Amino acid sequence: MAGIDDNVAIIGDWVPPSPSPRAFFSAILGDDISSRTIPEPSRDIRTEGLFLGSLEHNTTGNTDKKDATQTGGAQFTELAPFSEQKSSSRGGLVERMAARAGFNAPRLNTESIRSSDLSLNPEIHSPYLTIQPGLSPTTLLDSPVFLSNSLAQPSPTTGKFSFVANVNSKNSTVVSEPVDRSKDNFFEDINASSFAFKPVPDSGSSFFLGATSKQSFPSIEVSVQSENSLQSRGVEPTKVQSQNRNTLRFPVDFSRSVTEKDNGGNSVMTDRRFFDTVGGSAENSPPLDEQQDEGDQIASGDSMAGGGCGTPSEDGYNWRKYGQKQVKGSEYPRSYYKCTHPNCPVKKKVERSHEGHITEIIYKGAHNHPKPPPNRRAAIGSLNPVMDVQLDVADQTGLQSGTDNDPVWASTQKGTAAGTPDWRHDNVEVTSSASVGPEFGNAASSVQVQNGNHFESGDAVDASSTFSNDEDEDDQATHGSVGCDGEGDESESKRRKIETYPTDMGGATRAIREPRVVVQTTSEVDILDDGYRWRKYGQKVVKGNPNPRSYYKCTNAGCTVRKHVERASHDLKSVITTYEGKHNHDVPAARNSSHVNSGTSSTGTAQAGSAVQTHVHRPEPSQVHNSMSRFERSAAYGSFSFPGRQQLGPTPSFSFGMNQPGLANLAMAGLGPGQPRMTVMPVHPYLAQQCPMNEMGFMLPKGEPKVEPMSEPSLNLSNNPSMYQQIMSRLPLGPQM
DNA sequence: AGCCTTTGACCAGCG
DNA sequence: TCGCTGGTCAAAGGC
Repeated sequence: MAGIDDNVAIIGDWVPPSPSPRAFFSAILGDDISSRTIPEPSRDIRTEGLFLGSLEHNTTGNTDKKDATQTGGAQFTELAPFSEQKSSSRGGLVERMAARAGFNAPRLNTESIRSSDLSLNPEIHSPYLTIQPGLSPTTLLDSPVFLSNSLAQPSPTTGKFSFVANVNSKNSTVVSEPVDRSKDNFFEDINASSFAFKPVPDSGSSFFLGATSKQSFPSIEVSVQSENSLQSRGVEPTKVQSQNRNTLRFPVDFSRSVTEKDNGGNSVMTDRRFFDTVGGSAENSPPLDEQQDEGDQIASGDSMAGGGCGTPSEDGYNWRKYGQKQVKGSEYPRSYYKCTHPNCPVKKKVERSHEGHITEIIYKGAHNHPKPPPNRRAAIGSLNPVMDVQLDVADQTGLQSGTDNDPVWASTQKGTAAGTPDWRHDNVEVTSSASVGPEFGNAASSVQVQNGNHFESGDAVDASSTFSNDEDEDDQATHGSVGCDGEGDESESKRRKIETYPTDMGGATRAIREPRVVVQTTSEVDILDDGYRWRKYGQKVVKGNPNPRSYYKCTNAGCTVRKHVERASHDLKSVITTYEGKHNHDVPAARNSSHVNSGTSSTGTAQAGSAVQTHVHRPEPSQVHNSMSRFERSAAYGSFSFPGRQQLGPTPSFSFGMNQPGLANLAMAGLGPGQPRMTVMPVHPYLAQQCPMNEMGFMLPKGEPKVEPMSEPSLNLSNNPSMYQQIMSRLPLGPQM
């Protein structure tokens, strides 16, 4: 309810869509608006209620099951109080919200919008566009009509559509309101926050995109029944259990939902289309990050359910399946996924029926990064950290997680209304239904509450970074981590900003790459045994080298580092290892335990414990001091170590801390007399891409001062931190590193 | 070129 | 110590 105020404020932010999107919606809504621009009361309310309508539908769907066909007067009746409330609450709450969120949303005279203006002025169709659950905004985004506009204007498709503030306010409301309210408001909020196309009054219960829309989006058709069905079938918020503080659990049974729909007399085909649409859109279109943020989980499930594609990437994140198991007690096999993001420790378990329907999704961990930008919308995509911000809101409001009735959970419920867990609650395991609902509201809330500047700046990267930072902080708090991740993200955050510098990067739009370091050794060095644990995820024979190249990822959770190793074609004794990514953790304890006593012990300053190695983060321009300070501190304390193999055996090895801004965190072990020659070549990730490898397999960055290879065989780095520093001193510490 | 999935094997925790 | 179980690894092949 209070959200109305925010909506009002949001309306103020609404920019009349350009003719293109207008035409789009006009086409979509077709008769609904274009041919029915009658200033009838119900129409006005509908217009305003495009956003409220969902709430209404929820109400009907969850309470008295009012016939969805009551789109006219019934809606008006229900909406009227909102209008009144809006009027009455307008002002105070807005200011309070603005003050709390630090976001000064311009107030708007809603009277000019909600009444005749919307109906009479085709320029201003209601900003409260509600995409019914399952209607992937991505689809809209894919519309050539919307694409350009969405990039600049606040719109649901861009994630800039700030009507979400409503959700935000609702979140706040939830906080203050009795928990029992959550049951009904759960979906209410979902819908209220949802971005949906205007329902057709006389279509009964059907939300649709109209014939025109069907032409453009043949697969898009969502019925209100579908929504209601989905809502009703969902696990009630009150049933949500905080099972533990490690995972988010999302039992999903789409087949069931379909069945219920069928039983409900609703068109199974519609449901089918609903799921197919979601999945298909998600499958065919890059996730609309923020917009799908909440719904993407569902989308994922839907996608899998509908298409059985088994690619749980529709939630906006990229996952790698690393295992599948038939778990006892589970009817269906369980698949294990890891988020492929370098820094992300998130995993999820997906149980899928034989038909491909998701029966359960269990999330574990928290994403410490925004969703990867969709291929087609690299810049916009970064607006996704919606739920992270949303949790920020929760934090700001003092929400705490842990109980079923916990406001945070309620908020999370909202956030997860679409099935997306709030990753920030890394320690929360909750069970929710795979309810379907766009998360726009959340996105909006995040925008407003978190910092409108993020979006206003249009710098999605920065926004993402900021979010990541926030999340990291939160993550650290929940995990009690020492800050590696957080710092890493912070570093990355800054790095991203840095990398957008056209001078250095040759283009702000260039893809973000981790710094790359090429290392060559000339011996049978077991380069894999560099102190860290690697998981081989691929092997390939690359062009120009008959020797297969093995691809490895650091197995440490949250570690970004990847490397590929191959023998030099010209010298089988030369092992060329290319590291890419930043290293945010210590050498695994097993190895640490040994080198702690060796490499660091010689310094006499080794800290007790296994975690003596401190990787220094990439000394980004804005961070060089800190990083170097850390490095210096580490060196002084002997805290950076050389994962020496000498304790483990004669085989020399060396390792890199991949936080290496200029290899600042380089950790080298076992390189002593007679040790394999090693060449370290820091290469800017971008340059690395551009520069061909020379015959030696080194990456020769153009325009960068060539770093003399550290090939002195006499160097005994294992026990000489200063040597490490020497190496570091030779390495360029450019902004790119 | 890089990443993914598949799938049997392996590992660790627990009773 | 053994078996069970959930979770993960990793080789191979595919996209």
